[in-house]
Amino acid sequence: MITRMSSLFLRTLREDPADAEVPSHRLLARGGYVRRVAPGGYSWLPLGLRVLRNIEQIVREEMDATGAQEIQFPALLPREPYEATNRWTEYGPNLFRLKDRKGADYLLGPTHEELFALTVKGEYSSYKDYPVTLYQIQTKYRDEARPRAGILRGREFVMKDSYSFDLDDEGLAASYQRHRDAYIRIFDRLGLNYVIVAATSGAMGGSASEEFLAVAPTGEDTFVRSTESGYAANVEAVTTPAPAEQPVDGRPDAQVHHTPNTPTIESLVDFLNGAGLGRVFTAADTLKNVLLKTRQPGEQDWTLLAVGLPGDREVDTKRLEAALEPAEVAMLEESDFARNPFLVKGYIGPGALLANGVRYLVDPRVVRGTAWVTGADKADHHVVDLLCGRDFTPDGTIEAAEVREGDPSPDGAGTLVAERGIEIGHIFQLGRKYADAFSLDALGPDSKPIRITMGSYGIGVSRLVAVIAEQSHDERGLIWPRQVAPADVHVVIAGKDETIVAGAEQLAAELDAAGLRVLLDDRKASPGVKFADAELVGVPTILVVGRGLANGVVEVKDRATGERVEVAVDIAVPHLVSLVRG
RNA sequence: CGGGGUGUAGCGCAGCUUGGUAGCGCACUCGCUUUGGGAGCGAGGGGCCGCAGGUUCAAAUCCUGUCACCCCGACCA
Repeated sequence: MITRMSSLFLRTLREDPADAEVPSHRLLARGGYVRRVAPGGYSWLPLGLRVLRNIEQIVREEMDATGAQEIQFPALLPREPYEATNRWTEYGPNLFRLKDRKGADYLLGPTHEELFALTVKGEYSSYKDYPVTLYQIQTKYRDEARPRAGILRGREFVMKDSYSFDLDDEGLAASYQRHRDAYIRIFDRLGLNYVIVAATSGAMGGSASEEFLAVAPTGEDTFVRSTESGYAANVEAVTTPAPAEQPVDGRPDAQVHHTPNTPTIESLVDFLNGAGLGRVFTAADTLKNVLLKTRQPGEQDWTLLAVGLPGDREVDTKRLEAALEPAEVAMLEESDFARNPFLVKGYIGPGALLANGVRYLVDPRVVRGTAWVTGADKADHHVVDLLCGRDFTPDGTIEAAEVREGDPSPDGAGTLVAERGIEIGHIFQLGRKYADAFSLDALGPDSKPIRITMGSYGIGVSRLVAVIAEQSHDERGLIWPRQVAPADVHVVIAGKDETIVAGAEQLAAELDAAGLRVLLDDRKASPGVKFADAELVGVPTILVVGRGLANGVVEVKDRATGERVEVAVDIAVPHLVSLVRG
């Protein structure tokens, strides 16, 4: 196919749109791929739609290859199925809700577990029908609190979501693995730099879940990876290796010290080091006890919870909440302290907590035999050499402390470094939550019902357009991988001379005949404009037909490397075909 | 939801302090010249200055209110 730029619906912008910050947003807007219509809503112009469709096609091919079958649901959905799973309310403000003229409730689908489960229930009833996997590539709607970064986080986006239906856990595990393998093939074909990280299993509890994160400094998700092994994980999922336990016998007794004017960990450490105790203390020797309250879903009352962690670490709210999910977590207010006078603010120690029945969870670094400086439950007093396992025994451990670069990797190899990523895929062993909600059963060989178990697997298809742009661009513009590029060859007519125009037209026709997709810049613009636009648009191979034609040569330029080679006109077509097919 | 910022031509911006004819660059139209790195000259078209009140002889500009959008954070695939 030949696409003529003289008639292509395309206008490139010389300047960045004022609202575009991240590279993908800037370049996709400047290159005429997308246009903003509303916060978090973008139009796909011809070039952008081609890239989107190319990505869709790769996803579709690999999904089909796993045996999954494509279907499509409406985006506009009735309330009832979501009422049955409680998600009409549970999904919260992120759900787009609307009413029809009769006042009936509808929603715009944010994800489609309910519909898939109901559809399978409607069609299948025998164990002989299973397993089955269905998927769709469809527009999803989420009323994001803050859409941002162009099409990286929109309120309307294209997602591939698939769902596996199996008779037993082994089947689910196999379906999960099939998806995992397919996702690896998809993201490899797209040429992405990505990692697979362990995700927190969340409210579903215990089921396997992994995220595919494209590595990009503009990413919203922080993950850590080991400097030496292949270990990578979401910050929420990082486990802290526990140090070896130490003997308790023969250790110095705990001693209470008067420590005036030591409201912070820093001032406490300074005070201790000036107190002539014969050794040097650091913040890591102190045990900071943070008071929280938690509330289980559906309950009215809050329960106190104390978290003890080394004084040199802050609480990481995300990790804390992930560790306590599905319970709500909140900091204590003044009134809570007033109600519990045994809590001496700033001097809380394990003693008062345990004596008053407050659940006390500690960082995994707090193991038997470790000695700590901590609050003495009395204003202006701290206790030194409080020994875990001798002087206090916590109720358990919790992953609530911040993870820092340089921390040891949980797999024992190397240390951790933090990086940013963009979530491009998520695979999840859902289990029976939705099957239970709709009584999705198959009749087994013994005529007894078997409750179906499900997996759900998503890929952010439209987001991938932006992710590829994030990972593949330079200061001049986009650089598409061949597999998704809007064309195979961008032919620039550099000159108005009739023989040049005719020669370029001829080459374009031959390339088209050879089965390549050609973008032909036949506009009456100056060569400089055309070169700049070609680099902005980012087709991987640029063919310049210009003054060299008089000597029988044209110029083939590689967009990614900038390398230019002169090629004889008569072998230009086979040369380009081998480049593109190669 | 907290913090910061911005609304003036399709896009990017100045003008606002100190009220008085709405401007610049890009893009667009026409003519001539130009054609290997975002051309030159000339002539044009395009505006509810976010919206609503108020002050004033007079408001893009001052006052009040309101709406929208963007960025950072919180939250969220």
